[in-house]
Amino acid sequence: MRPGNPEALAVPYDPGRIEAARYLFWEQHGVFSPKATGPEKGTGSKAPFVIAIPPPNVTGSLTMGHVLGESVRDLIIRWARMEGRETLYIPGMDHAGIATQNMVEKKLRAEGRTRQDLGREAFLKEVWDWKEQYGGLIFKQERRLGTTPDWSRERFTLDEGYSHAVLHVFKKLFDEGLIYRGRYIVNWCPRCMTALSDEEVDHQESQGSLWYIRYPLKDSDKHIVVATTRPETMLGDTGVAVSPHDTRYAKLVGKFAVLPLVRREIPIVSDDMVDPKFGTGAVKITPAHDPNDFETGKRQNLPELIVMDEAGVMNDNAGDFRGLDRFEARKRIVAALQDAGYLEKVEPHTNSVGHCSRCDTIIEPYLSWQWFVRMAPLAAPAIEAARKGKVKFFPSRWKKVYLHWLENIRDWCISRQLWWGHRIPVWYRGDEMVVSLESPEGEGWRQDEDVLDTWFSSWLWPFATLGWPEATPDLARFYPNTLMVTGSDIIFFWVARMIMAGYHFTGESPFPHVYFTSIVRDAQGRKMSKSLGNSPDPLAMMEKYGADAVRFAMVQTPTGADLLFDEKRLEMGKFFANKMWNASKLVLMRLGDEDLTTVKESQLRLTLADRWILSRFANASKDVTRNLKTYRFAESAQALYSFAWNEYCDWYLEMAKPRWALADLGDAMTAEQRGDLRTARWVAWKVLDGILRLMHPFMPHVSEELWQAIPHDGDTLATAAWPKAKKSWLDVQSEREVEFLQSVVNAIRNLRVESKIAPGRAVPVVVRGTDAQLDLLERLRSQLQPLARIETLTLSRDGQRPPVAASAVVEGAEIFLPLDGLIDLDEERARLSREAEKLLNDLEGVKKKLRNQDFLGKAKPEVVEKEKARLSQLEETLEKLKRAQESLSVSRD
RNA sequence: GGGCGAUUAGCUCAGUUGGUAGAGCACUUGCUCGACAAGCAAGGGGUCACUGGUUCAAGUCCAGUAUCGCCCACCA
Repeated sequence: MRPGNPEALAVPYDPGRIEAARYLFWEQHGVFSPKATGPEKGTGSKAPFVIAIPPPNVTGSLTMGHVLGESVRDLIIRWARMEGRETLYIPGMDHAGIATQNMVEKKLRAEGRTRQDLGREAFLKEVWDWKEQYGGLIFKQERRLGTTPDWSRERFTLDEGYSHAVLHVFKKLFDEGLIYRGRYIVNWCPRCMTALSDEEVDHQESQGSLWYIRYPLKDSDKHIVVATTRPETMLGDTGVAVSPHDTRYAKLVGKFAVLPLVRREIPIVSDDMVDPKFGTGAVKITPAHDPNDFETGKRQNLPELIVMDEAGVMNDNAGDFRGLDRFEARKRIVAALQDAGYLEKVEPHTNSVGHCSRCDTIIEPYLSWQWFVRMAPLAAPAIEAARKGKVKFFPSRWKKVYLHWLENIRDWCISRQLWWGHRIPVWYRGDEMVVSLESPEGEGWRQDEDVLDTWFSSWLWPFATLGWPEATPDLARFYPNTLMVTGSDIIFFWVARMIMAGYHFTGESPFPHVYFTSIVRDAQGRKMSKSLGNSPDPLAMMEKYGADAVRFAMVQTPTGADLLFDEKRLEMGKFFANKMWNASKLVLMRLGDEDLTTVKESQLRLTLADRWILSRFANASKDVTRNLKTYRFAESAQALYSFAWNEYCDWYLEMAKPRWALADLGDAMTAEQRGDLRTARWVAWKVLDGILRLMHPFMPHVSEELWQAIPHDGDTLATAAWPKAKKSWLDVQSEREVEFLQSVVNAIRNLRVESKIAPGRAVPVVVRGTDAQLDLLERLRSQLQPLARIETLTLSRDGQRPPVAASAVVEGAEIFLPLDGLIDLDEERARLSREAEKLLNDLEGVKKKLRNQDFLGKAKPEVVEKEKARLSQLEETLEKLKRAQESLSVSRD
């Protein structure tokens, strides 16, 4: 046992002062790395507990969103550690292909250079340098939060071993026929100049136009009118389609139209893709610039004519419009059509337009050679896993979202026209193509220029971080992980794909549970974004309130909805920490120098107050733990907070003070008094110790600091045992009795204030009640008096009611403050009337219920009993209030 | 066009099996009584969005409406 250290708490609570030092302290004690304590694998309560961080972008810096996720992950990891589990929190970063490349290119641009100037190799060196210099800033910031990842196991999606896993997976899927190369329309960002997956496109509603354009018919003075939202692509039209069921156009099928402006003849075809009710029922077909048209073109054997380059600039096929940006081209083409009389009309039209999720540029459907993963076979086991509950989501409604996506999954475009990333392990020589992790033997092989989608590496995260595909000890011990905590915004990007990869490559789900955190928004409900500047700086928040306060506030988020961040929330945690700081200081001052760890419970002289707080503590620790188990963090924190503050601090510490004061007697203490003192010390210490343990996962720094200051066993609270609710401490009787005491004290306090008695003035109190009540109050006399500032407490079974007194009724017991001359009789009468009126209201409600035969017959018996008891309680109270009123009237006369 | 979520005190949010509405902040009043003014004590404040249904009983279950938000969808 280590003695307490009162000096440590002599100064006011200052989070900034203690937090940094505590982090180093934990590192010195090696609490971050897993310690083998139980079986190697399995899901038992002693199996290793493993969480992998959702790897932040190497370019990233800490946002409130990260803070939320990290607070939750570390909360659970710390709790599991205290439960005696071997814990591993795996840190790491994502190379974040597009985001990082954009950032470095931006820096180059500022220096007047481009990546093309440098060439691939030199550019990559720039990025690596940049990564060395600025990358990982987020982890420097994160340490401030006090999280406990095992830094020695930090991984990067582009490190050597991880890269090997990625390329290995590419080859394996290729060999299995699940990866293929094809020429299709993909989502293309003309600014990033790369293909994107469907998930990397954000659709936004926008107010556009629907242009109706006349296409003259060949050898005729008639025309067919097509409607389009994208007139600039008409230069690439290679057909016009109508519905086979549309009689209006039936005789035109097989004929030709002449494309305005370029005078190219294109066939009119019939195709089921056309909805006769939309627009004019005739659709221009641009196979190279629209995914629908691409399919139609294939069916109808129409040529694919590309009129735009990869930067969204019109190319040679665009004739006079060559060299124009796509939007400028749109304006010019519309104007030209209008001038030549081809434009019939323009209607306003809202449609949703795809934007690059990285740079917000409007996506261009672009025909190109790309690599794809065939997803349906991978999705099947992931679907089954969720259906059978092998993967559970919290909140559970995400299951539906997940299943809907997987059941309608489309192939995944994984090639990116970038340099920063895993280069596709495919080699070409003439018509030959080899998929290989090594450069093939012989001359003239050229490697595919593209790299893989970043998510094609992160979907392996739960096992590739542990050394897969090698059969490493870590993999054997820590896979599958125990829990995934992440934002619901990446459920498709990442979570679903990890589960698919888990099943395909390891034969099992990478984790049994997924907990989705809220999305953090600003007070007006807007998403946090750099451009809006509405994201609070987490470091500034931690500076101002302390990391503990930030953690405490962030984990108490709604689990269903988004979190509207309000800085005010942070105060609660800071105030709570401060409260516990001062409470600990008080307890520590009164503990004396006795070694409390050797005290046996059987030697104690437990009073009612002691039994009560121990019982309440047992209940509280049960609540805190149960709510952690079900990921109800707000409830868990709340249970801790209200127990510690409203029960331990507000009541127990006050009730213990009289016994602590026995210490002043010194040698004059009797043996019994000595026992009372020791008991009051032990209980206060024991419960405080328990509170600090429960507090630790939420507020690690301050709890550790306080725990170190009070007498304790062991090196660090971080590895101290989690409190178990002791059955022997549960004591319903004591809880009921103290509740009565509290009601009496509250009633007296209320009377004091209502009667405008000076706070410092002690008052006489008379209580009339049952033997049991009076007996109880007699036992609690020494605690009751200071709590309610009582001068003399008279307990009387049949005694006279004081003639002039303020009075209240608590559970049938009458409480009087006999203050002749001090209280205003009129006020007191008015107060009693108001009180009685309230009761009468309640009484009516109860009576009505009890007159209802259906209620008496159908409600559960215990509910009926409760109502009946309440009725008599109310009647009795009312009766006594009336008597009090009467006696006041009498005394006046 | 589908799906999901939200709607409870002035603000941010709890409210686990249906059974007398809660917290923090804000507000009112009073407190330098040796832990704590980042505090203590006592208070005020809610027709639980609306309508209907189930039930003895609905913030809680069901249906619909409204408003806000999110996600998905090949809406020329």
